Amino acid sequence: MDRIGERIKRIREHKALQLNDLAKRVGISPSALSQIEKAKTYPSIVTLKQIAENLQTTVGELIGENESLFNNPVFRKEENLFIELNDSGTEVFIVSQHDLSKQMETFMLKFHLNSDSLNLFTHHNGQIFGYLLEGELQFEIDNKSYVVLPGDTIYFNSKRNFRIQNIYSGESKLLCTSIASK
Amino acid sequence: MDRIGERIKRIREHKALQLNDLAKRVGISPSALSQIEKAKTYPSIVTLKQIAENLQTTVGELIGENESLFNNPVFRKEENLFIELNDSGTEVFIVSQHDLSKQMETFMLKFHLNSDSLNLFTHHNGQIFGYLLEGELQFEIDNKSYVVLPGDTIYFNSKRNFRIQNIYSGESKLLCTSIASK
DNA sequence: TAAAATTATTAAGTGATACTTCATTTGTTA
DNA sequence: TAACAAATGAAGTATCACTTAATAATTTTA
Repeated sequence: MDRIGERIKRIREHKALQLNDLAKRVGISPSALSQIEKAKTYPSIVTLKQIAENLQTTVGELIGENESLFNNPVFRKEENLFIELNDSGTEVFIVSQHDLSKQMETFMLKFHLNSDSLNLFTHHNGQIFGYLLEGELQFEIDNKSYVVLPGDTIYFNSKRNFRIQNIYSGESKLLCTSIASK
Repeated sequence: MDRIGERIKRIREHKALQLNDLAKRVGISPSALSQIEKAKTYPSIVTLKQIAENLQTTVGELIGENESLFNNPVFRKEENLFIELNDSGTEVFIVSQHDLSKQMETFMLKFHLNSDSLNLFTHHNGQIFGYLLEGELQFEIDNKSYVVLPGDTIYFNSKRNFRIQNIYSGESKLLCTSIASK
């Protein structure tokens, strides 16, 4: 968090942008930008967004959220990254960084009580493997129905028509790995 | 940007967390959090970071930077996402979202003047294809040297020892696609 | 090398606004 | 209906992001 300014300066200089120019584009005084780069103050969120856009990067990058992306092979349970909240109340968590070195994508699906997911994975073309950690799920794939219990696994093509219902009296957790196909 | 509060509330409620609880954990008054959720104010960056951590998500997510991740097939040139600034001054840009539906990862490498990249891709195990858009690069792969000119392509295994030097009197741009191997 | 010009930093002050306090409302349960 | 819990609103405060203006550092020009 205290290295925001450092990153801004590094990228700005690498782009051969002067402090004045960037400040003008962002809409603050050069002095203000200098203070931000020197970590005398934090920018407001609005300002930080402007800076990110003008440096063709993201707020997340400037804050340092992707820092470990290329370094850390270990990904702690507590670091699980919430990325999506589906319409039907399904949460998607990344359980290991989807960095350039990973062939498979790994994520955790949390189905809340009475969750009924119709449109999960419609964007995905490939294969998915799931291992049920908690709860009880009913899969409907091509009009056949399968009840999956903790410890069970399921392996299917993501392009098939399917539906997942949480038929457990609580939360169900499905650990998934996926690979896209040609 | 004006939907930060909305996202916070949505995730908080889905986690069955009360406003009071979250506020306490974050270290602000319930009222303050309410105002943030109702978009009466923006949180400070420090507060937003706290909120993100307590909701097991990221600032980027709350700001909505990943919004189009699963939706948009088109990725504009202007949207190119700066993700890394290598030690040797090589910039890495994402040129299409690395979302769950993409089998290949695509990125742009920008080599600045006199850039000499020794450790690029050491993290990557798989294959890389490159098409040189601008400039002139010298690849050294397994002690053999190849000069690549605009329009040329290069295809190699990422685990090999190699080195890329920008031997052009300006910036060189290499468009890359990659796939990880088993 | 000095002088000029450009760029970056610092100091001091101000204004916006993130946050607090406290009262009010809304919702829930008995 | 009361009684409680949870969320929201109003008003005021204090922090701190930002401005202005002067200074310092760096680069350019002659």
